[in-house]
Amino acid sequence: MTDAELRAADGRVPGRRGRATRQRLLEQTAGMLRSTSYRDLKVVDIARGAGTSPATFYQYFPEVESAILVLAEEMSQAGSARLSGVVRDGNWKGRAAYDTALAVVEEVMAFWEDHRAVMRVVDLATDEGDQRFRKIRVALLNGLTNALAEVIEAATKAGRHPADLDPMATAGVLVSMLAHVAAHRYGFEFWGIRTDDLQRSMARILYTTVTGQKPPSGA
Amino acid sequence: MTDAELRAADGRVPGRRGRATRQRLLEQTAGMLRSTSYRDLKVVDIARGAGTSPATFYQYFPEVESAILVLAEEMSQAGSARLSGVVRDGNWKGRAAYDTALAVVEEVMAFWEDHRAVMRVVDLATDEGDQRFRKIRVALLNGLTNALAEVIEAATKAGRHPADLDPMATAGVLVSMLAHVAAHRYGFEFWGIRTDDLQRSMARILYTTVTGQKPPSGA
DNA sequence: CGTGGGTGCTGACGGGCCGTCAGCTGCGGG
DNA sequence: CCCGCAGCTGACGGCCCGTCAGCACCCACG
Repeated sequence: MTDAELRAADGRVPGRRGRATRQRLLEQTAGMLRSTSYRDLKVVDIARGAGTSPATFYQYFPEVESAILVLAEEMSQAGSARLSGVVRDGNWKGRAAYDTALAVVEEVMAFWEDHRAVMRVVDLATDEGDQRFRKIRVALLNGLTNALAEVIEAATKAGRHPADLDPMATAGVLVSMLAHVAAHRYGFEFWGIRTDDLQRSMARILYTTVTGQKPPSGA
Repeated sequence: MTDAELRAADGRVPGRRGRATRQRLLEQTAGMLRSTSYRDLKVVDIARGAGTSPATFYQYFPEVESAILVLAEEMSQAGSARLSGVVRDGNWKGRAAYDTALAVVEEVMAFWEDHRAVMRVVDLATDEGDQRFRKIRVALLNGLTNALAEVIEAATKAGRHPADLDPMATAGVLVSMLAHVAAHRYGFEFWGIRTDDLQRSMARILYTTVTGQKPPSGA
C-alpha cells in the first residue's frame, strides 16, 4: 500500500494531523501487544491509550488485526533481506560453511527475539487461515527459503545430494525447523533445554543438510 | 480427570442421561471443529446442534475450550504411544535405519492428518499461552522426543556424535521440524512443494541427525 | 478578517455473544 | 402415588463490537 492510497474509513484523505493520530494508534497497538495476548486487545483500550476514542480507531483501521497487519508489513519488509542476506553473503565452502550455518541460526533466533510479539500474531493468524497474514509470513520466509534452496541446488550439481531431491522441499523443511524452534524457544528453556544447545543442533543439521557433508570436528 | 471426578457446573454428579448429553455435546463440538474455525465456534451453535440449549452446555463445560480440551486429551492419550512406538520398535542399525526414519515421518504426517482439526486448536492455544493445551501438546510430543533422544544418545556413546551435544536438544529440534511441517503440509502444497518430497527430505535429515551417517544411496 | 468547506474527532447506540440464575420438568426410588 | 433430585431451559445483564450523525477545528480564499 503506497502512502497515496491511504484513506480513512469514510474515503477522506488524511492530512498531517490525521496521520499523526494513525501513527499514535499504531505505536499504542505495538506497545500493548508486548504485554497483552492479542486476543485480549480491546479496541477501546488501544484508542484510550492513544488518547482518542474507539470511533477514531475505526477511521484508520477496519479492525484491530489490520493495525497489526501494518506492523507486520513493516517488519517483513526489513526482515526478509536481513534473513536471506546471511545465507547469500555467507561462505558455504569447507569449514567456513559451519560458521555460516551457525550465523544463519543465530540471525533467525535474533530476528524472532526482536519481533516476538508481532511474529506471534503472524503465526497465529496464519494458522487460523488469515490470508493477509499468510502472505506476509510467506514473503518474510520466502527469501530465506530461496537462498537456502540455491545453495542446496549448487551442492546437488556438485553431486553431494541425489539429483532427484527437491531443493525447495529441503529448504522449506529447514526453514520450518528454524521458525518453529525460534518461536518456541522459551518453551524449550522451560523444559530444561538450553538455547545454546538448540542452536548448535540446528547449525549442525543445517550444515549437513545444505552441504551434504559431516560437520567439522569440534563443531 | 477420572470419571469419578466428573461434576456438572453446580456440583451435581451426572447420571446416565447427563453423561449422554455431555457426550453429544462433545461429538457436536468435534464435528463443527472440522468445518468451522474454532474462533467462530459459538456456544449456541454447538448446543442447538446437539439438540439442547446453551445453558446446558455450561453445565458440563465452563467454556468452549474446555470441551475441546477433552477431545485433545483423548487424542493425546492414544497418540503419544502411537508416535513413540514407531521410534522404539524401529531398527536404527545400518540401512534399515533409513526405512525407520521414513516410517517415523509418515506416522507423524498421518497422525496430523487424522487429528488436524483438534491439533490446530492445540497448537493455536499453546501459542497463545494456554497452559492446559501446552501440557497436552508436551505430553503428546514428549514420548516421541524422549524416544528419539534415546536413539541419539546410543549413537553418541558409539562415538557418532560429539559427546557434548545435548541429545534432548537435537531430538527437540527434530520433533519441531516434524510437527511444523506436518501442520503446514497444505501450505507447502499450495506453494508447489509436494508432500512426498517433504517426507523424503525429512527422512534424510532424521536419519543423518539420529545416526550421524550419510543416508544410503538410492534413498 | 470572516466564512465556507473539508478534515478530525466523538458520544451514543443497536446488535451479538457470553455466562448466570432461578425455576420448571420428569424420572425413578420408596 | 409422590417426593426429591438430576436435567434442562428462558431470560437477562454485561461486554465489546462497529456505525453514524453531527460537533469542533483549521485554513484558504474572497
